[in-house]
Amino acid sequence: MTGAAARPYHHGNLAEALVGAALEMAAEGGPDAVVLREVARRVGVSATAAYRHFTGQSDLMEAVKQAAMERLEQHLRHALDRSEPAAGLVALPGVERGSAQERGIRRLEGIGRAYFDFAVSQPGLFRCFCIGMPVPESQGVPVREAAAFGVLTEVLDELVTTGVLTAQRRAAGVDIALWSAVHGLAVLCLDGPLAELPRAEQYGMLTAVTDVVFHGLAGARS
Amino acid sequence: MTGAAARPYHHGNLAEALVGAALEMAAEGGPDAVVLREVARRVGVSATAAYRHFTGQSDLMEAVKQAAMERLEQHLRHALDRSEPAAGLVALPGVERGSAQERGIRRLEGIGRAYFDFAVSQPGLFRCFCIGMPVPESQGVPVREAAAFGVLTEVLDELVTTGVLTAQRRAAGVDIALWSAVHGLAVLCLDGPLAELPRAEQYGMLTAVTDVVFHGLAGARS
DNA sequence: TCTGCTATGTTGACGCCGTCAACTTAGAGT
DNA sequence: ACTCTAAGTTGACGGCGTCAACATAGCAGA
Repeated sequence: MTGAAARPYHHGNLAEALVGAALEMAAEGGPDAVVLREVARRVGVSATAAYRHFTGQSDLMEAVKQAAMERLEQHLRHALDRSEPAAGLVALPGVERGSAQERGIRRLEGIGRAYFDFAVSQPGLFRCFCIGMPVPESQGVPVREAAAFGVLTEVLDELVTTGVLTAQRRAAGVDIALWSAVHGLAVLCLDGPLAELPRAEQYGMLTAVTDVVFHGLAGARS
Repeated sequence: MTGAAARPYHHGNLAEALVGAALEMAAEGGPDAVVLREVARRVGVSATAAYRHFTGQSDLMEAVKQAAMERLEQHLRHALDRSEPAAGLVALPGVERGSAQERGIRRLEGIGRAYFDFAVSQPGLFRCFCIGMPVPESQGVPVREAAAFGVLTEVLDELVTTGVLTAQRRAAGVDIALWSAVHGLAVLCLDGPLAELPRAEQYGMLTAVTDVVFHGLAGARS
């Protein structure tokens, strides 16, 4: 191995191609649709070829999960860049309009909305890193460092810098509260009691939820 | 059929036995562990016998989901009955100790905790009604009427009666905000970034989350 | 340049899965 | 007693994940 992983022996980055096809299938039909044999078929390769790059289908699935997570992160970062979402949002107590503080809060809200967007527009991918019995051999990668979580962390740290959030509260699980609420709503809207609600009303629920959480964020002592 | 579904022809309520075995397997290994052939094997019956009672494995799965949901409801109701959980909880603004109002809020908190309890103590069952690509033929039963949701509804209505919550806010999606937050946390703790956290710290997160939501509940206008 | 090694990919087989069609059996109703 | 049908069985099909054995291609050292 001379270090050139770009175009190996026969196919040309089979591993990447497999993950690509698998990702496509996951997007179409969720994690259960990632069928090793079919993935190989799409790439134009025999089923067992995959075993040269992955230990098995669960290993391939792990790579898909990872890739889906990266897509999510991209989506969040992109949303963050073209931030400053339109008005019509909740007015927050003690935060003056147009301030850096308000901007930070808007960014936080934007990230929540983007997370939700991803879930409803890419349900197949969303379901990939959502639930699933713990795979014994996947212990190596603690998902705690999940990339998408990093985005949330950054925005929250920003809020601490601009003084919207006390460092104390920041450390007390605000991130988790936020993520929990938005993630939970997403799940409820995909397969739960809210699945059959029209899209617009689902987004209404989203603002209701973030409304509650934001006010709780500002108001809760502890 | 004279109306006695109690002990039919050969086996004696095969359908029930199948769901029972399937539920057991789901509890052990999550929804993916519900393998029709194995279920039949455990009940001591040929695989295709199941087809006299269910249209297929997805239909059986639906029944398992339903049963798991009922377990959850039982769990919640039981927790509600022996309510009044110990103190040490968040003090709420404008609610005097020992009042009916406080009791109602404690019940609400208890229900959230019970929901979380169920998720972490029965992860296999929890995952059953959690996520999964929508099954086309399952349209008949809108999950909106999910039994477990009813329990939450009751407690919230109670809060409106005792005046803790305005009817207006009640209608604005409080239920969803609550369920979202607790459900989201549960998912995060089962497979997400919090999966490897010690149990005690996970419960700490739970109080952090309910803390935020409860204060948001009290404080949010709209 | 030739030789051979190893990474890469293929073939064929195994056992398990969900499902179907065809057959058998056992109770209920006349 | 006869029949009819619900309930359960057998055997088969194709698809799945995976394994062992085989084939090949490109690089390394002679």
